[in-house]
Amino acid sequence: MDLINLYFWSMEFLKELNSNQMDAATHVEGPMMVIAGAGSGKTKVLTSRIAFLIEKGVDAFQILALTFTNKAAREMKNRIAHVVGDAEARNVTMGTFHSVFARILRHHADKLGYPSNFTIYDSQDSKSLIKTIVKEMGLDDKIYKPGVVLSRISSAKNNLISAEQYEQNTEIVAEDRMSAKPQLYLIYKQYEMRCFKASAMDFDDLLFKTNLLLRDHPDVLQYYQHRFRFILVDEYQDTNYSQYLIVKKLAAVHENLCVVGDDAQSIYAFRGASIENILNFKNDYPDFRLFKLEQNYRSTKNIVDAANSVIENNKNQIKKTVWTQNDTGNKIKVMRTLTDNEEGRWVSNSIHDNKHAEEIDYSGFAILYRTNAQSRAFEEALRKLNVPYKIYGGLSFYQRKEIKDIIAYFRLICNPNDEEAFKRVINFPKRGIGDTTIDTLFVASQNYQVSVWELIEHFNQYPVNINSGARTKIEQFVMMINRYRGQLETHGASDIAEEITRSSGISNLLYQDKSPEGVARHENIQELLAGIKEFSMSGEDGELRTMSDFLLDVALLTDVDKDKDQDTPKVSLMTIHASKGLEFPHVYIVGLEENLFPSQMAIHSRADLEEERRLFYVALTRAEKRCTLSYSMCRYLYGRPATSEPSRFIQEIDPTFLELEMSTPTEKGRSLNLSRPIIGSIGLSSHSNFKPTDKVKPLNNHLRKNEEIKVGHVVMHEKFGKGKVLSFEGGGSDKKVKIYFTGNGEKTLLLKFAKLDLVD
DNA sequence: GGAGCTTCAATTTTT
DNA sequence: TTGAAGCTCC
Repeated sequence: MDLINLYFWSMEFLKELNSNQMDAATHVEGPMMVIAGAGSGKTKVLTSRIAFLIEKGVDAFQILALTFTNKAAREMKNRIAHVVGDAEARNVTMGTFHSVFARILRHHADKLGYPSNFTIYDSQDSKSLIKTIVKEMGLDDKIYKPGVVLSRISSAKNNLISAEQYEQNTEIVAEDRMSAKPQLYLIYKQYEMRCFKASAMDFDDLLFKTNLLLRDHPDVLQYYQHRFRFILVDEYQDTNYSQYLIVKKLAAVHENLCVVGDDAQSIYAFRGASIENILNFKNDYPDFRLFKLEQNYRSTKNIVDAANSVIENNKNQIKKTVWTQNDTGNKIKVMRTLTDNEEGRWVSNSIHDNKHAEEIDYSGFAILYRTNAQSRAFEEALRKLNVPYKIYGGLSFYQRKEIKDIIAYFRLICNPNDEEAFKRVINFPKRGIGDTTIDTLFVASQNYQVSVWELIEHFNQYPVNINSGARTKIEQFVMMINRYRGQLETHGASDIAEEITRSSGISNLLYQDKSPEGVARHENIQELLAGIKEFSMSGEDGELRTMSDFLLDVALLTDVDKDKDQDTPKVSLMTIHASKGLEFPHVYIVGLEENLFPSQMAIHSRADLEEERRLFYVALTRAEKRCTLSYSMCRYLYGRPATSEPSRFIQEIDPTFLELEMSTPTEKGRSLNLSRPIIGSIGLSSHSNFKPTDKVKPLNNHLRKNEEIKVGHVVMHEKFGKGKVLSFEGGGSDKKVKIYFTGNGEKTLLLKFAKLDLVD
């Protein structure tokens, strides 16, 4: 025992672990599960364990670590590199399920009848294809909405139900008939066929087809079973059946499987993730070792206890007690505002104030919301205060039209069968090949049972009724693409990218557009080209990486993973989903209103509601020092104002951890009687004098807010009305402000007494 | 074939 | 409010 201890202690990195973490990190052989509460050092354990294995002599090539995001993978790799060195760390196979298996699929694509440079369709491509199919089948696209159809197909694939099995599954078909979509199985079939014909896989295929590969090719399965002697899975609660089965198969020989997760943080059930994977672990591996990490190192006592009090409301959960030794800290502040815009201003002001009061930089703040659409009010308010911010998610860089257009060229030259890429570029930039012509081409390609590319590349073999003008233009297009294709062998990705941008006319097109958007688009393209350059030179041993390497990377990259421009500290704005795994000293959880959070879609079933609650739990546990909740009584929806009620989740927090504040002028400074139910005191009952159309911006602390007022701002004064700020005089407590009031003329006011409100 | 206009629907989360 | 889709006119 002493010897073993001595051995462990020779590894510096293990000294940072507490005894539970240590036990988990140094457990070597056999299946194990780590149930890790929020902020309990889960990543630390995972990385320590990998480092430990390597230090102990396990070949890094034999370790497979699967994460949920690219960012998590990168972070872990860095941490491991820190301990065992860069060279060794690089040999660990580490990445998201999608990226790791996309690479493996590329290796063995021929076994599935795919070329190795198959395209990965993103959800936009998938939806676009479904739309085409629905149209071709003459179905009503109001009933067969692409998004709905796709999610149906997606969940089938995640449960390993092929198009044929789907058709034969009476239960599923009955469901579709009930929802007035009896033809769905046909769409699925056709969708599969079209993807295959286009040499394309969608996101779910990457996992689905990996399962097929491992199922139908024992040699491949065996190879990877022996190759990956140690398998680690992060965020196990978010894995779906398809992922579960891949892991189970790969781990079947050595059973050195380590899964780490927290059922309380499962927030992707809507996408097919099943907590059952955690609950069933003991059935698959009866002799598994269970480790529980319950000590939270991240948050204050108040935050941990508040989060615990919320999650207790869920019936379906694994019992555990998350606790902390950290300070009690501040109570969780709850803020009510009248409108969503006011919510934005209040939160922004609060961030601004706290930043100066606590002397921490803006990167210590995060605003978390349920839906991306909520970001606008905060963006506007932050911009007004000159507070730097960064929005994560939303429309990512790679989803911008101009970027997708260029990437479509790359895709098409790597894989000319890629139908979706073809549709994007055949007439972009405009080259006079219109919709009528394109439709004709697609119909013909269906008739001849060939891809559109095959059809137009060998026009003389497939008679098509197209006028000679269009025909010439198409032939020119084919020649151009083929010219690029010829360069694939001889040129690096970055050279080709530049050539395409220039000679296709895209660069010129955007360059001529001098509008701010046009300039931004042009800059985006430049950034993309720079990115490709960097990418193509980042290969190992100085080897140039190819265009299709780049495409694989890009297809699986999301904005959350992209961390550039870190020089200026910025407030982070993101959805709660995107915030998972992150932590911030100050967290603002906003829009805590019924029908928004919990979402309207989720309030009808217990399972959905519990997922929303877990989502709230995730949000709360992102906070280290301070957590602030806010909700608004009126919010613009579809451009119209609508009233809203405070979220039930606020009530679910034990009120001893809460501090309530509201910004309504009538109730300013009023402290809440906590002995009364919260809804009774801040909810709709006190809401009688509220008019949804009120566009006022009441502020309860003018002394503080006045600091935000700048020259040029339009302000509202109680007595003098609306006015424009002309200048400031003096400083400190005697600071004066000169304002021109409409109707009342110029006035000089002592700032500390003036009750001024900013007006939009 | 394409530009510009009107109409209409849509907002949950993402690899 | 925004964006896509459909329609009209050149």
